[in-house]
Amino acid sequence: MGTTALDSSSSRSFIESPTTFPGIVVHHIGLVVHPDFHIFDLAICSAFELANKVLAEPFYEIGLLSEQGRSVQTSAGFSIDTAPFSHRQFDTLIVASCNGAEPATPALVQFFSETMPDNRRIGSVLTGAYVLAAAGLLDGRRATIHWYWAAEFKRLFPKVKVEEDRLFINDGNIWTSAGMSAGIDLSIALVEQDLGSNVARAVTNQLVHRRCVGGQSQFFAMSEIRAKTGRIQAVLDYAKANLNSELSVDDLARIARLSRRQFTRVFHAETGRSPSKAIENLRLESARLLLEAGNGTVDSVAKDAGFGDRERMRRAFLRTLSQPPQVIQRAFSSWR
DNA sequence: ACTACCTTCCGCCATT
DNA sequence: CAAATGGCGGAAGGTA
Repeated sequence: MGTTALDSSSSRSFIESPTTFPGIVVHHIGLVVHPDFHIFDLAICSAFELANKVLAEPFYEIGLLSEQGRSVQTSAGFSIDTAPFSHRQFDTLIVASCNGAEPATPALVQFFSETMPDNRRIGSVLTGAYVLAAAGLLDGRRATIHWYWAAEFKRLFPKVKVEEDRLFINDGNIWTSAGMSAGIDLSIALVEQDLGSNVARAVTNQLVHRRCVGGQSQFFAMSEIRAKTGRIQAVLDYAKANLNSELSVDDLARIARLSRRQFTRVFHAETGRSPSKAIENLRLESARLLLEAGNGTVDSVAKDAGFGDRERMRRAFLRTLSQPPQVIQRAFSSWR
């Protein structure tokens, strides 16, 4: 496979001379990066690369773009070659995120507001959403972003319907994703839209396999959240140790020795989400790990993770991950 | 799909 | 006075 994100010579060539192969139309994917962009975002290229492998055809071509079109420094310190913005048509443009503050430079914003009609799809990873929002592309649309930036994002862009508990959201031809690893889920969803669920599943299997070998959790870092004060941390610790019990807001408030009102207020301030959403995320994380480990049936996992019954767990999975539990179970059982 | 019921969230304001 | 806290109640959303 000659076309990877790191291969700048090929990304340059596809921009200058569109490629065609007999019988297929090549889909050009542009990953828009900026100085100090988060290097993990390069991983989303893998979904497209693996889709090509599954098809045994160069269905996607991937290129890195930037404002200067030169070498751009990554969050990891080293630099990587990119091509300059161009107004040729892309199938899909995706804005990378960066470490912290918003990456929305005037040139980037202008590029997106001008090229918007030319692209079939536009996406963002994490804080890349700032660029789309600043270009007005998200006005009136549903979008997601990591909870850490959600409050500021909502204040800056009140017209955007932010749903912060989703891994990724698709509204029309705009796709936003909530975290770095959620960018991978996003890219798999894009592949699924183009090539169907069979190809997407094959891609997922390979990605998941690699990630497990690398020892990374592919999940939401809810279980890693540290509250700022002891009493909220105590609640998180208690919840993690007692996921299979009720855990109503009143229960949790009692553990924190606060009134229900003050508890929800402080909890939200320290963790960025409401108590019931946080509990749901912990349960999802736990359920997903159990399913991945092949540790029981969907029924028993639902019980162990505290969902009560499998129907409730299924709804929670669909709400937050856009996938039913069975998909995860199947994806992992195929190579176990 | 519809409904009746329940829980949670959160702005507002009073109290400590 | 400022900051933390608690109660109320409507809206939203989840459950059965």
